[in-house]
Amino acid sequence: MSDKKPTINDVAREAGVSKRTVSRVINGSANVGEKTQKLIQSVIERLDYSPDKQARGLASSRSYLLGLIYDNPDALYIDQVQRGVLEVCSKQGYELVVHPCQYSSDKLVEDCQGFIRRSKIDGVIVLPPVSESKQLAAALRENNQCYVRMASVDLDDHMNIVVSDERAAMAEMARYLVSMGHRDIAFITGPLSYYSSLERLAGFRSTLQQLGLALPESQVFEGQNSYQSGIDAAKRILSKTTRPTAIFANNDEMAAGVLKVAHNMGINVPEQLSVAGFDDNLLASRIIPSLTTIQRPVGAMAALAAQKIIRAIEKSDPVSSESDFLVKPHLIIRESTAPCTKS
Amino acid sequence: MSDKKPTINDVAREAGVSKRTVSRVINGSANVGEKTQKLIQSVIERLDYSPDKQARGLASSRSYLLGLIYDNPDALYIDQVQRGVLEVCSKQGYELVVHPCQYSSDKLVEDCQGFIRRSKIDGVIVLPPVSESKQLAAALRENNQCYVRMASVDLDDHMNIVVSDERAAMAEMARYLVSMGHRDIAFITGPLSYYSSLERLAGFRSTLQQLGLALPESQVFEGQNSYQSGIDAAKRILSKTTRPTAIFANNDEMAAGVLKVAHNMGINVPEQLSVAGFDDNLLASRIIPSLTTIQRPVGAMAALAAQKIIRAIEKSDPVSSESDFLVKPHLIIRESTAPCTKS
DNA sequence: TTGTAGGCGTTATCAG
DNA sequence: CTGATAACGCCTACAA
Repeated sequence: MSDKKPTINDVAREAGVSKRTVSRVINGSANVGEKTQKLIQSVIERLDYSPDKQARGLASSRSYLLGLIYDNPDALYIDQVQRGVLEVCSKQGYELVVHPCQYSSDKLVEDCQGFIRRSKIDGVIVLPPVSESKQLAAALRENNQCYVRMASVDLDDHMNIVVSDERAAMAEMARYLVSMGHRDIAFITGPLSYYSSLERLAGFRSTLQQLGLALPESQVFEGQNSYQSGIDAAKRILSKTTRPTAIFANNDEMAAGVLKVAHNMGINVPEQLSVAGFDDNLLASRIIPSLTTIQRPVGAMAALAAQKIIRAIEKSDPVSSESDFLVKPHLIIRESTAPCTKS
Repeated sequence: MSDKKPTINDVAREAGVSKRTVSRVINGSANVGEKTQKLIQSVIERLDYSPDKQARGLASSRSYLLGLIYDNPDALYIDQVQRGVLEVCSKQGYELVVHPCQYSSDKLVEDCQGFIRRSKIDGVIVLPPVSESKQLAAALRENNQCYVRMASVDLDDHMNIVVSDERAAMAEMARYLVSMGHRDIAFITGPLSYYSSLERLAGFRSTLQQLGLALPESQVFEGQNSYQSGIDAAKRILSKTTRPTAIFANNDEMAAGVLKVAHNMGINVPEQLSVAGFDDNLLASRIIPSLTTIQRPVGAMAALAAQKIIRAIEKSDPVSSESDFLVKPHLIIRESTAPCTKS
């Protein structure tokens, strides 16, 4: 093919101008004559020139690298995020560097900072639950690093966050279950140290109250968002003398655990018990019966986050409008829920 | 904290030597006096100095970036790979850049080359099915780029590949099903244009033959590795007048489809029909009944691939021993298979 | 509107 | 064994 990658010098020589002028064209500076502009543009095309990111970065102290920080067991979620981010960032000349980490580690902040520093990452997108860390956010801000958090609660400047309105989604879930006639509903939460868990619970409970119903504490069970914890909670719930007619679980993994326990106990879903989850992960549509759940527009959220971060990095429009930080999840009704048949 | 990141100059000045000598120490060159060595080492520690990757890259034309190229719908697989790779590469100072692509696109090669070129990726790990592309491999080799393919068939120099012995795994699967008394087994393959599909089929069939049994063409159905294609195949298989007593599906997604169809037709698994899959993805353990399947040591494979690639990049030991390119998957027995009850 | 010169932090060449 | 000095490819004051 070619001998070597062409440099800015090759372009300059070929076009009969100086590096500086070529540089101006590359970076879209206004102060270039129409003709020279066109000329250089054509030479660039002909030589198939593209600026060297490393050299560029060394000079301007940027890397054209975006980081993705997460500690999330849901691989499907991560995958959707990665694709969403890449869709936006690769077009803009950025690459995506992944960085799984440990949310509960006391070296979290240090670890993430190291990651950013070592590779001069231009900006990071932080996924839940890491995105809920106050310490990390504070450190990022303090060190003047660009970041966008993806979260379920509005806990930062709208410039630095993209949130899915899970309160609203849970309101929808509550209305749906009630409309199916369910009055006696058990709720398996995620870890109560997560904002997302509290938010979902609050959204559900307040809607129930609006409908003149209640979600007593005795019907709330804390889970850990894991399959096993779903099983544990389900056992406790279903072994009570009066069973609820419906169970909501904070994620699909736990809902799958509920289904398993119900199956083992010979309880038919959805005839005798309705079950709903949250996430719409791979499981949800494959499991039998398929799961009624909440789907978040994960890819869209990620793409939005990528846009915000690039905007921030390039400071072209530091003020992002308020309108583009909130996305709406929605209810997906499948086979695991049905009208309440209890007298 | 600090004012700015210390540079090699700071270290040199502080230690009273020249940049060059510091550079030697950093890169572990032998030609440095014992004392100067120690001295510089200590200064580096004290200043918490670490070399700037961009500058380093610019000078040595390396980026300390590893690429991950894939077009695989199984997010769990991707996630395991990423973690496996990172475990190795982050310790060695490399970061991981992800690059999903389209295997069937006619611009695949171009796209991947562009990715590598644009960011001066030092080496790439290619996942199936992209890893099966002859064109891509040829282009990579021709352009002298470091790469390691992860695959199920030994189709490259052992330096450039890590393969999981799926033929052996399928032999195990065949022996297991036969040992359970199954003689009439249906086989849903993956796309027959994939080596992996052919390999699994061949491993299964040849073992059956060794056991004096056969897998007639009439029992082989081509699927697309998707849930829907599993459903389609299962419908064809289960609507025949004489049903097989067991069905193997080329992956768990399709096996889930089989389970779904069986459920809808009122066929009990595993009492009336045994079902097995391949992958051990998230579904396998969650679905009811949980799935007998094959688990590959994906993380280990990925880690191995990372090691090989770094070794190749740093050319410290260009010849990797033959022994470390093969990994062994193994059978996981769960609830979806049982002894054959047919007369 | 365009060009000159110096710098970003390393590595590499070649003397001493 | 060590040290000036020139790349590496691009950006950016500062001039012209």
